[in-house]
Amino acid sequence: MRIGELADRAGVSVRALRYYEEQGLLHASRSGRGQRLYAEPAVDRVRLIQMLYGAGLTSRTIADLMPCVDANVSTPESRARLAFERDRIDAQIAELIQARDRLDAVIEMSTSPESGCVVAHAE
Amino acid sequence: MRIGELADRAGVSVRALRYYEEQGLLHASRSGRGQRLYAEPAVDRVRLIQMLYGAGLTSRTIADLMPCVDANVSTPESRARLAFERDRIDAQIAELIQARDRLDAVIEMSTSPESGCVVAHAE
DNA sequence: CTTGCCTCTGACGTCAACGGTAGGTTTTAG
DNA sequence: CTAAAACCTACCGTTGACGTCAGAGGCAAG
Repeated sequence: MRIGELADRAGVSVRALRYYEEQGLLHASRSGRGQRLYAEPAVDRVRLIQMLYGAGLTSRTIADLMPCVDANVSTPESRARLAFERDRIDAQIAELIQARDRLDAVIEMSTSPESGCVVAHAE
Repeated sequence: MRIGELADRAGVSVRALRYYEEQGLLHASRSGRGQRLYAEPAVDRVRLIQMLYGAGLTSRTIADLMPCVDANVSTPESRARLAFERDRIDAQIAELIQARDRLDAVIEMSTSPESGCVVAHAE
């Protein structure tokens, strides 16, 4: 399939796909006249890339991890990198839960005027 | 205290504090000759700001929510805004959990050799 | 009083993940 | 065959949260 169809099916822009290629995240074969051609698995690959971006990984980090995902090539370094990023995501989840609880406390306070205004200076 | 001490105690840069003031997130009184002066609660306030930035809120959003946190002012709009941001954070947590599970699956694959995974050796 | 660190106000630089445009080629529909 | 739609490369623009630098003034110590 060509780039427009992949963009539609994966739910990203054409521009984003060319950017992914530029960053070394997504390879494309070329037609005789230079147009990018993708196979089926590219759809899932783009969705994975999007998921990792959503988790806060950078292009560089994703590029580092892709060989491991791709070929199941596993070095001690790549496994460590994967584990490191997983832990980073865990930490980020913990931070988000803390922030959410903090917001919940503010909401609680703002809906029950009886409780004192402790939240503003808590922690 | 002056800006340098607050920066140290809250763990942010002096530049960041001036930026927070510019965005209306953090007020400072001024000494006779124009230097910013902060009271104790500013330390916690900066940490709260950092937490909300970490949760993906923008300066504009934080600025909108601050009156609610500060003065316990509660309007239907502010409560709706708080709830909206809380829900956004919940959704973000769900996405992160999904991404983490996906990474875990990759890790699982790369560490179990019988699943057709090629283990590379360091060169 | 002067040395040296701290602070001030602009104002430009950065970085990431694209968006948008220009100017030209290729593919497809009628 | 032709016109529209899709594609190409190359490059500048955007946004947010600061970093960094310049040039000038403030403050405790020796």
